[in-house]
Amino acid sequence: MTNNQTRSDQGASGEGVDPLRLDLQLCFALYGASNRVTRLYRPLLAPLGLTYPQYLVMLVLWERAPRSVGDLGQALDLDSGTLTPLLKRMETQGLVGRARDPRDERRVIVSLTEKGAALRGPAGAVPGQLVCRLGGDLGDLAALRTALQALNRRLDAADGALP
Amino acid sequence: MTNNQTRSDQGASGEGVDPLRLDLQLCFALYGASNRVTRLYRPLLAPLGLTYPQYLVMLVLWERAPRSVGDLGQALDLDSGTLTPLLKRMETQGLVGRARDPRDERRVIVSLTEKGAALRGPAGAVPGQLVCRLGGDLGDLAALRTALQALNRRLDAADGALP
DNA sequence: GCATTTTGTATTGCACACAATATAATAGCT
DNA sequence: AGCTATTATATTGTGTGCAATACAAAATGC
Repeated sequence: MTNNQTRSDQGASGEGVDPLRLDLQLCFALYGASNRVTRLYRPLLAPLGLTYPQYLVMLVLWERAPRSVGDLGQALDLDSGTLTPLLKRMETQGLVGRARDPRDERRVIVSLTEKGAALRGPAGAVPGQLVCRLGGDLGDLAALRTALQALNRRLDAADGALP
Repeated sequence: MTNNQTRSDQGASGEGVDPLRLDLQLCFALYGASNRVTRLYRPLLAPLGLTYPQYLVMLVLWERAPRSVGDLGQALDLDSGTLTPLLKRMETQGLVGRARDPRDERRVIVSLTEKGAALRGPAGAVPGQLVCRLGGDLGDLAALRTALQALNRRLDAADGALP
C-alpha cells in the first residue's frame, strides 16, 4: 500500500483519463487482489487439506460430478498442464477418483469420492468466515463481482481476436 | 467462458444476496481475471523478454530506482522467496543490478542497468496495445480499479486481524 | 480398409508464490 | 565489551500456471 501515487492521480471519472497510469494501477490492483485473496483463504482451507485452486476444483465438482478433465478446465479456465498434477495430488489425498471413460478412452473422468463429497459440509462454513473477516458492505462485493465478470467477457473477446 | 451460471444468479443489487454464492462467483471472477490478464500480456511482453511479474517489477523500478528488495516487496506485496529468484533472472538478462548496501550489509539494493532503463521506451507502448485490444469504455476500467483498491484495503485489514 | 487429421490428456520445462527455515548483520541492553 | 533481539535477505520445499510437446484414440477422407 501507499505507493504508486506519483504525480497527480487523476480521478476515477471525467475525460482526462491517462490510459497508461490507469493500466498500471489496474494491473497492480488486480494482481494484488488475487494474491491477497489466496493468502486470506490459505489458513481457512488448511484444516480441510485444500489449497485455494484445489478448493475451486471442489466447488466445481460439488456443483456437478463426475466430469471430464477438459470440462473442468473449461469451467475453471485452466489447461491440462495445470489440472493434471493438481488432480493427482487430490487423488492421492482420496478426495477424487480419476478413470478413463470407457466410451471414449481419450477422456479422463474425475469423480468425487465419499471423502471428497463429505468435505462439502465443513467447507460450507468457509465463505461465511471469509465474508465475516472482510466485513463491510455485501453490495460492494456484488458490484465488484459484476464488474469483474464484465471484464472477463472483454478479456475473452480480446484473447481470440488478433493472434 | 460461459460457465458458473447455474441456478438463477440473483442480481447485482437488492437485499436477497446469498453470501455463499456471491463468494463463489467473486472467487471465480477474480481468479479468472488475474489469470486472463497475465495471459493477455504474455504475447505483448515476450518481445521485450519480460514475464508479467517481471514487467510489474520494472514498472516499480521505472518510477523510482534504486530500491532495496524489501522496498520492492512492499510495493508489489510479494515476499523475498518470490522476489529473489525473479530478480536473479532479471540480473542474468542484464536488466537490473543487485549489490549489498555498503551502509547496511543486510540490504540488497536493486538498480536499473542502462539496458533496463532503455526498455522503458518500448514498454510504454504495451498498455496502449492492451487497452486497444480490450476496447470498450475506459470509465468502466477506472471504476473497476477503484473497486479493487477498496477491496485490497479491506483484505489488508482482514489479514492482520485474527491470526 | 487404411492413411490423415482432429481431439483429449499427459508430460516436460520454466516461472512464479509462499511457508518455513537459515544466515548474517545491525541495534539495544547491561 | 558482550549478549540478546531484531531486521533483511537468501534458501528450500511444495504447489500452481502455462507453452510446447508427445501420445493415443476417434473421426474423416480416399
